[in-house]
Amino acid sequence: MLTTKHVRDNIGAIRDSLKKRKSEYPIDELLKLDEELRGLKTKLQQLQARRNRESLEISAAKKRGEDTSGRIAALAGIKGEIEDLEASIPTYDERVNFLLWNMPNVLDESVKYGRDETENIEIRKWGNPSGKSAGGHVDLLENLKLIDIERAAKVAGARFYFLKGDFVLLAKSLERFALDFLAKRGYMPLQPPYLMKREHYRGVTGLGDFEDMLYAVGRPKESKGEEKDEEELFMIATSEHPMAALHAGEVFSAKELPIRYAGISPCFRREAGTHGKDTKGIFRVHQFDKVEQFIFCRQEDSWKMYDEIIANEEEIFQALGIPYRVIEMCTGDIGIVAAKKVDLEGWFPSQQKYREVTSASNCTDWQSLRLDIKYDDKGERKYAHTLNGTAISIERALTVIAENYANADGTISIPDVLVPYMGKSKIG
RNA sequence: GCCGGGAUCGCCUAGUGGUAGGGCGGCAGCCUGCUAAGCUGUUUAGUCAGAAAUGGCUUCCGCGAGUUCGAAUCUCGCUCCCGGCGCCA
Repeated sequence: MLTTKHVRDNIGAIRDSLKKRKSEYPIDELLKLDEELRGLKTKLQQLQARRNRESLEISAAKKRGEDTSGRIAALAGIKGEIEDLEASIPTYDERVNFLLWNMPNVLDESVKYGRDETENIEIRKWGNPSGKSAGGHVDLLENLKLIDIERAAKVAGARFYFLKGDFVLLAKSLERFALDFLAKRGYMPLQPPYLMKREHYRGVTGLGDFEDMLYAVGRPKESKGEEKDEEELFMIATSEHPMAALHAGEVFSAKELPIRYAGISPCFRREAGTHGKDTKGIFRVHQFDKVEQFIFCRQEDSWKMYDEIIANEEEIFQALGIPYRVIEMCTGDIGIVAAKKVDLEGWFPSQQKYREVTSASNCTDWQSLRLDIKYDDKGERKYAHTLNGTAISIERALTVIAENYANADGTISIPDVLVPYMGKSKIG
């Protein structure tokens, strides 16, 4: 479990990382409250020790048939002191825990400082971006009757879509291609629950995401009288989240690791704070499908796994024949969970720009500390490292494929690797 | 949804108000010439002291309250699992 001991043991690295982020996280408040809290707990424990010792003496005396009423009365006083102390502890505990759970991860040393996404760093490019400025995916797809945005808006509101006809088959072909690709590399296909409890959700992502990213659902509990709380569940924003929680509270043996999963699920996102961005088409939507890589591994292996996940992402886009570049996130765009993060950006001819199509993160022990995911390494309990990375974000991949494979006659060719799944080489 | 049974260390299990015990597995060590066995220790988390080895104390029997000098054990609420009935794509 995540405790302040972890913070005290790593305080140097934590301070350096917060400084680099220019974070306003109140680390000094946390340390001060923690010290006071530990003082109270020490006092409590001393009282408990006395209570336990004297209770035992009472037990022994009773067995000898002695009168113990005097001693029992004396212990009642200690009981009151213990109760008072116990009552004062939760106030501290609550604040300390709030701060702990929302403490940003320690960044990898290689992460560069930057204010926001404009200061991310390009580290690689692949393919030959097309110079031709084809129409955007919206016109292209609507002309072929492959998507229907207007009626989706009627039915569900903005940022929803109907996929139609061959485009549905292309979406399913992409999913199956990605699953097969990962299965060959030892990733177990996994279809998770699409709804998740708060107690696990708060261990996989930062607090801000609850408001900005997640849809919550609830239903009234059966109540016999007065109003009762609603049962609260969150719709998953990515299968990364239930996959991370999958092994919460478990202890692996070191031999079992790494464990690789290929999650497949719809993803639901509120996209709060993105008003006006990418409002057309299916590039940024409230619901999309995604095949996601997730790895639990030993601490010393996580950077090797990080490279593996990124290599998988690149190979998938190379197989699809989509030009891309790899962008390393700067401190201003990385968020609190990851220690290091990259995005793959695919080439969109209509915008003459690279746009995000996948992402990969090494979360080190941020999630496993909060979800209590450990492994036994020669008798020593260690926190596993977790990593996640997109294999294919379906709707975004559909847009970038449509634009790059659009023909002059308005049809769309199918990338060679998908033809066996589609059963045809052209749409339209 | 209803009725019944259950949840104890990584796994299995004993324990009906008075120091949570045993087995298996894991780890460390010892012993032994035979592919393995035996023996000893250790195997929830935290905290205090110490340079450290280590030692003290607290905590842990699904979760949360309550009763009690003292709760795995008694009471109430909740979660999940198993069996049966009902409902159901």
